[in-house]
Amino acid sequence: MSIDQLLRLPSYLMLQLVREARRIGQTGVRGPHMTVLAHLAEREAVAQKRISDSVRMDPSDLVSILDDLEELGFARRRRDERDRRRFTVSITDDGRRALSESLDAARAQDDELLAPLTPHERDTLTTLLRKAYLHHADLRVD
Amino acid sequence: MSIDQLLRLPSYLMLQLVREARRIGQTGVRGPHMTVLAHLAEREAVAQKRISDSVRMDPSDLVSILDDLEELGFARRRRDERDRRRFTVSITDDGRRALSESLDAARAQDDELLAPLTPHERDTLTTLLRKAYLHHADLRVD
DNA sequence: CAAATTTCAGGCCAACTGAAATTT
DNA sequence: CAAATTTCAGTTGGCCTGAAATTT
Repeated sequence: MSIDQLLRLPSYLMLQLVREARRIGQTGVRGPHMTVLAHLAEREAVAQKRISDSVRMDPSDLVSILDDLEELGFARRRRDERDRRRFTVSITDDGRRALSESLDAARAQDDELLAPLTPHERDTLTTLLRKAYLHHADLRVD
Repeated sequence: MSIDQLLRLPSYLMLQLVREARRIGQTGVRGPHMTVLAHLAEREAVAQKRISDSVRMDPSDLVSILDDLEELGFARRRRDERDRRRFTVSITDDGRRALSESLDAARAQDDELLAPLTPHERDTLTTLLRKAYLHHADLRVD
């Protein structure tokens, strides 16, 4: 009964559910883009290094994501004149709108994904996931 | 507080935790390989199509995974003589050992990932994940 | 003949490494 | 000079499409 052992592994179950979620819905703005937008939405003129640290993304990968967001008009890069090694990134109004729509889409997607759970179970699940996640996230700058 | 909205999305939290898990440990036999082995461990001489259906993997991707498993001596392909379109796949003794080690490693990895949760919370989380996953999995052959 | 099974060629995206260019 | 920041080039693995080859 090895399959049953797989189904006792939280990481296996989470991976499968994430795959399921991907199938359910294609959010307009995809994963990392939405994450970056959400972080931009809370800060003014952030350095890229700061972003890649908080969202735990490789700085080199952030480059192309910001290229995308700029091309879509969702973010803006400006050279930091106090330290010219840096660019500071800001979200635009269009970016805020796109983020808000993405979040709506993601919530709808999660409703479908977790349809088999009662609202109370869903809350419990979210709380536990959040607790586990925050423990690891809090070990870094955020 | 857009980040807070992200942290209320189960799928977002699961994705981040899965990424965290990947960082924690490099299991000897990786993701899909372990999944396939687990399915092989429960059946004799399975057709590839059957495997790719149950583990929800593209048949074309299964090819290279089985190539790997054969090269490692963990699985064997034989032409099905009753229907020569098919190959039947079987797990080897070495494959069973590798699977068992992988499961151990995965459990250790999950212990670390979910260290911030109490044993009871961990059980609750697993049960809820399992319930959500099975609902989607049961919609197909398994 | 059409349908099923396996395979191959090629695409995209996410994650990573290593190194360049610029500035402090 | 060394270190920090951004960028570029290239690799890998997971997921997908489309089409080939073989067999039913």
